[in-house]
Amino acid sequence: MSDAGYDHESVERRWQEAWDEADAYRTPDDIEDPTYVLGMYPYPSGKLHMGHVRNYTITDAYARFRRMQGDEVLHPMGWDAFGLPAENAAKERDTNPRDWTFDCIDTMRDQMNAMGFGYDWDREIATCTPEYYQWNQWLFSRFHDEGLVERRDAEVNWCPHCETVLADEQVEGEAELCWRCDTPVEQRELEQWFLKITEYADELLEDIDDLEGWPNSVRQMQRNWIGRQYGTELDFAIDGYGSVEAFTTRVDTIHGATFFALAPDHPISEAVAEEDEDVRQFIEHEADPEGDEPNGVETDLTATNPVTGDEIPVYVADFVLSDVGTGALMAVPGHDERDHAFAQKMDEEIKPVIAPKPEDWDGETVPDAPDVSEEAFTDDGVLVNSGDYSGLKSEVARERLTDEIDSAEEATQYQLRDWGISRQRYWGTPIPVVHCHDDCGAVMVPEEDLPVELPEFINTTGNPLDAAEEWKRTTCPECGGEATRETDTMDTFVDSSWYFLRYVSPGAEDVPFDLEQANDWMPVDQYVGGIEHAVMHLLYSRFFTKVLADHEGLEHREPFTNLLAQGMVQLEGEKMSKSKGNTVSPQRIVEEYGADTARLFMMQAAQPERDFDWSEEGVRSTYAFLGRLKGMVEDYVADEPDGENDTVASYVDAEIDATIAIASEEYDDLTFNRALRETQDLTRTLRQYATHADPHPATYERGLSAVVRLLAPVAPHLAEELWDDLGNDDLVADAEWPTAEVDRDHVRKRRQLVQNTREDIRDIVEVAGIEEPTGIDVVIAPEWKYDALEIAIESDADNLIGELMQESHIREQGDAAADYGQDLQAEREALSMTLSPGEEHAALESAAWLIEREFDAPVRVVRAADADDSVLKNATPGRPGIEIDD
RNA sequence: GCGAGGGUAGCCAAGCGGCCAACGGCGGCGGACUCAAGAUCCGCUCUCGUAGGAGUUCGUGGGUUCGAUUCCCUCCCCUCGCACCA
Repeated sequence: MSDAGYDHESVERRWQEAWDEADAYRTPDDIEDPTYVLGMYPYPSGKLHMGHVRNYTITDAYARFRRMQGDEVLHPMGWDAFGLPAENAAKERDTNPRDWTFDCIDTMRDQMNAMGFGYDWDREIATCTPEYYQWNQWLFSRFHDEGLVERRDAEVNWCPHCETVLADEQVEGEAELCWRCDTPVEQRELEQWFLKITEYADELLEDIDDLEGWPNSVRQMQRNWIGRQYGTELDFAIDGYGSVEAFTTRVDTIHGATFFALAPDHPISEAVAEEDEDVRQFIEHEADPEGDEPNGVETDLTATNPVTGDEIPVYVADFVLSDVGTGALMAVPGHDERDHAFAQKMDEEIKPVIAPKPEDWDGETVPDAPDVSEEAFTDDGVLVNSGDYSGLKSEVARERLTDEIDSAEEATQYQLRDWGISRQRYWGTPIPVVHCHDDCGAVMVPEEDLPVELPEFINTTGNPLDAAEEWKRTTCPECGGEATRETDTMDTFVDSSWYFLRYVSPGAEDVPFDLEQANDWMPVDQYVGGIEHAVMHLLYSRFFTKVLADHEGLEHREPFTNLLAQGMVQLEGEKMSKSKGNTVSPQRIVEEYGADTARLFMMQAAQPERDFDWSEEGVRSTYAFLGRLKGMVEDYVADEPDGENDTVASYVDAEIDATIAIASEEYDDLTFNRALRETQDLTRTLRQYATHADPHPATYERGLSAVVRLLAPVAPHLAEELWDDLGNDDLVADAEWPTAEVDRDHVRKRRQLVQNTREDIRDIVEVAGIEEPTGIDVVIAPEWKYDALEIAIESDADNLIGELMQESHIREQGDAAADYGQDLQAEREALSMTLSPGEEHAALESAAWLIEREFDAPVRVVRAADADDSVLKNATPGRPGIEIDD
């Protein structure tokens, strides 16, 4: 057989047409609760890349598996169709974002079909259509009604290259670069629309615990992102400025607060700068919040420590951030590393007020103060130098101090900020607001006037919406006077925060999604996508789902039950990327080897969540495998064998069961690589069988039929072809998953026995230097040894031998029983039950052909009763005796 | 620095208390088939060994256990995420 493979092109075309004709992947609206399998919808950039292919092969394989298992399945696809690249592309090509986007969508849809992905295209959505984005606007206005929308001045991340605002999450790394174009991000003050995700911070955080179907890494990333911290807010008085609120998680260290620090843009800092030249100089020129070095300048002010009454110096310092806590902090250099570094630099006092808790602490005695001159002690401990509070544990002191300081109260801080959704771009959902020229302010566009549709694209450097004069001019819905449309569009993450709900009822005209249907069909059972969305998309989707549950009657508070973050496809250990120029084009692979090969290679190469290396060699061997399988089926059909249902057939039959049992479990766990390995092993076994003997037709066909179906989720086209060859009238996509009634433990033991026996024979032949064996006897251990083993496992008597000898049929064995008893005693704790003598006999009998074939000598599997004592001596349960003649 | 996940034979990579010298793949070696090559199939691939044996291994050093690659601790290294976060 050659490695020429097969005519994949005609096979794939034929079955794609057949699926089309049969509407094989439609999910009718009237079903109860389908298994919802979803891959993160792509941005239509123009071409599928390997990452897409991997992502969507995973969902497709799983969806097909579930369908064959008898589930109803919802497996839709759509397009994350708004976004900046379309605008840039339109400018470059002198077209408009809409046409460019729809061209890309058409191309990618064709490519997906060429890959054989089984989507219900009747549910396709594209977020850039008014039919979709009107619901973004509707949701925005509903959020507004519920007080979850806010317009406020905000310092925003501004990318000068993209001319747009970026969310914090879109700013990458320490250098603060734009996630799309790697331009350094600047800060700008703009009026922005925000969604108040912080209102849901607690629930978003706490519910993470219940997301058991999510990877830990993603859960942890979300926890970090939300960043909840409990602490104390309290006032320090600064003369001339009244009281200033500071937040601290370590109020227990307050006696060690030796100075106070304000953010450069704190109102007091700004006021001081008016009069103090040094402070102004610092704020305007020296402050460098990004730098590693903590910088600051001392003011003439002092702050009063509310506990000690001490007057401590006030600094303006760049390591104090206005958006963390209150933008003002009490500095405790003895117990905070950053404060320590700053105090050393400014030569401020460093005072120990917490001592490590002594190991044998009595709970009262005040320990000695630690030396904090060189390094801060940052752990909790026991208070010292803290007046009445000395001798308390940190934890207790925090509670008492928060209680007893007049201005202090418990406070919770979050790292999570409200979600700024304003973008100064064209290709997005217009924010449905008009600005009244009179006094009505910013007014929501009434529901009946939605959607606010995008005007024609204008090619300009700024925001094209700002240049659309006619579109901008409108009337105020409240007073009827002149008004101007809001020109900001929404962050595209708004679109993706609920698209999974739209698939449920994509044609709904009066609602974003059919509530009843969504309540039945949601949540998504299996969601698959890249780890890059661990925070943003997945957090926003959870937020939307919770809001919809609170205000729109959705009966689910989490959108995705199980999440799989798929690994990268790499080339020689490096991530494939256009900029590195190390991409492999899916299109080329499909042309050369076919979609099935590409899919099968990817799924068998690694577990879905792991990275793996693309290998042309691996692709070729996968292709060859499919070709060989096709040959096997064709040979079988062309010339049906008529072998006996003998022991060899029984071996093959047992292997078929074993493979089905294992592969089914692995498919269920999405560990396709293991399922496919088993399937390929079985294929090899079948081929060996056909080479070795004239196969028993029913057994052989059962094997082929199982292999074809086990492969169908991953290599669907060829599976259809072979299923058809085997004489089936239905589509394999609709076929029943093969079943087997064996448990994996039994399979494991059986395979182990055969494997060990074969290895032992090889060992003996090798070590004894037997050139040409003339006969091999495999002898099952006598029944009494199995009994003895069972007794040994169950017994907890000290003297096992004694216990065994109570059984007369064991005692009768004399020395042999004593010897075996010794062996059992020695391995007492490690014993486990083997197959029964009868099962061992059957297993070895059916595997005897493998040994005969290998050594070219007759093999007898002998029961103990028919064997010589000399061989029996070495035979134990799980380990037959072996006698080789030469 | 904090958090998460890792470190397994030449390489990739399973296993996560006992048939574990450790699945599988790649690479290498030998054999069958072939005129030959390729493909395919069968073995071998830590060391020693003339009947299935023995010895040394799973980042480092300890510990728990009858028994540890598997559990606990120390340290070292890698990858990812977060980070002047008060």
